[in-house]
Amino acid sequence: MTTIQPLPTLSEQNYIQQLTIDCVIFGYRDRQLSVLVPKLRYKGDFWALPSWFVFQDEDIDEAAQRIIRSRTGIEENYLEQFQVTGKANRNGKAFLDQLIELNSELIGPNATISEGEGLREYEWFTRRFVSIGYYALVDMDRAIPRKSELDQSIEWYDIKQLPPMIMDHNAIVTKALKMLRLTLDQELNVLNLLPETFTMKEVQELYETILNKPFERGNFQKKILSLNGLERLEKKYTGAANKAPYLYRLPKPTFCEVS
Amino acid sequence: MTTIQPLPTLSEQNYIQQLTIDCVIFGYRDRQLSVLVPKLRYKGDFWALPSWFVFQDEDIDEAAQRIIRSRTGIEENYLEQFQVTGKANRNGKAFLDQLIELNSELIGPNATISEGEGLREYEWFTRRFVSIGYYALVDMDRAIPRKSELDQSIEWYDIKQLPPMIMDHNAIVTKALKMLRLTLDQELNVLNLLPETFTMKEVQELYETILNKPFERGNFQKKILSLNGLERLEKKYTGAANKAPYLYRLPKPTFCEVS
DNA sequence: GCAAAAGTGTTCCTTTTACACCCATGT
DNA sequence: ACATGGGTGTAAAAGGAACACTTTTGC
Repeated sequence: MTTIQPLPTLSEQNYIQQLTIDCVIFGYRDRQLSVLVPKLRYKGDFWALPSWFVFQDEDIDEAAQRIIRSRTGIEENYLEQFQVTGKANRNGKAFLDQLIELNSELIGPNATISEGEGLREYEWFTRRFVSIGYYALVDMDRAIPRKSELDQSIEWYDIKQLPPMIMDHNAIVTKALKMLRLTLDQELNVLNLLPETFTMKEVQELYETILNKPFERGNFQKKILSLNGLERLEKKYTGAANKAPYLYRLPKPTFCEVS
Repeated sequence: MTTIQPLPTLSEQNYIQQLTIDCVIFGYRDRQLSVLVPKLRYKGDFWALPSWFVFQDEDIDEAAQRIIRSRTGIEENYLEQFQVTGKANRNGKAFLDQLIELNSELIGPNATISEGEGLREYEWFTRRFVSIGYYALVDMDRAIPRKSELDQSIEWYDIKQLPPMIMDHNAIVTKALKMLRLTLDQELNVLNLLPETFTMKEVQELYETILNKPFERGNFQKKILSLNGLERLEKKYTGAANKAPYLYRLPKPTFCEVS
């Protein structure tokens, strides 16, 4: 069993204070939309969205990219900024107090939190935070979930069965899903959730999963193709006793736009 | 002629640092969409969107409401958060250096900026800023433009003839207009730009102005009424030699939603 | 009555939906 | 050949655009 290490030093102020980036990392496989959620390694069941501060010399888009990269191992991810929450009473105090109460070894002679640098960090963490929400669409086959040093585990959770997360993180996921749905009609960005090549059937299943409603096969194919956003490749021979479907791919990977 | 006063003391840190709210206040009259833009009272032509910091105990929506209230005199405004810009190199240094160069009286024995408290404020203002953009839709008849103590003037400018503003403020207006256009199809929120009661023709002219394209009269009326968001009142007799149009109004004023 | 503008109705066309048909594939 | 599933075509339905008709108002 590993010993619990102190929290990283934050009060150095190489970060923008009171501003966090919270990331909803979406993945998809077999008609199931998932979110990558780490569980903190402290006692008590604390789940929290991948989240961190923004370096002073870093664009906010870059910061989101960095956070998502560190958890998935994927260098460049498709991501989208979707909301800012900034209620005055939005802080990590309730969560941190509960964490400390359940983890008494954090207090005492080798305390991280009770004195000196630790106190300053406690103050840093319990101030009111403004949070910029980003969601990412990643290929679950390429993503290799990585724990941070604060995590006990990190796992894909079906979006319909998410664990209870700290603060307002469950609500953030709900809003992210809502915004993802809003953009589905016009853009093919959502295909970043699929492997590089895919069949039209897989696209349809993805859409049906996200919007939670069925589509008519023929019409769906025509609608997607009419967007002229897909490249048709060779056929995919699966060995099944039926006509082989074409494979498609997005011509170029699309990443976060600078607005 | 008034003497130039020192900038308000900001370094007290009763505000969230490095985070600003920038507001695009839209007004409308006679087929013209306008934005309320103050001009700073320093030498040199500096225009800047109404903008300020967020108090530590204040929701970001409230902060936007406060900024817009202080410039329009209207207590509750319809507003919408539309983007966050957070490039690492986004700061007010270029602007502030230019302002100081043109306003030498700010430097010297009674300097605001060159020493003591002033230096700290200079540092405060020239750090990198993350900006949350809000746009407001106000009734130009009710709004009474109010200068802040930093302003020489504040005026409505036709959105097609905006003055050059500091930093990226012109780009922020462009994005605000883009987002406003996106929401037009589904919602009637844009009617907050009109007086409390209005005719269908005025609604149509408003839509045509914002989207910069004509609509067919009959179809437009049917489309707007089909949204079931308007209350039909008595007729409006103008004295003109034609049928009197109905007056309409939004049933309840709608303000910024808490998301 | 007449001109002007508002409210509503009618027709036509485009888009969407539902369904059918044919084709490829492996047993 | 046949069952299975993919690609495309076609007809019906719905929605939107263009236009016409009628009503109201003041001169």
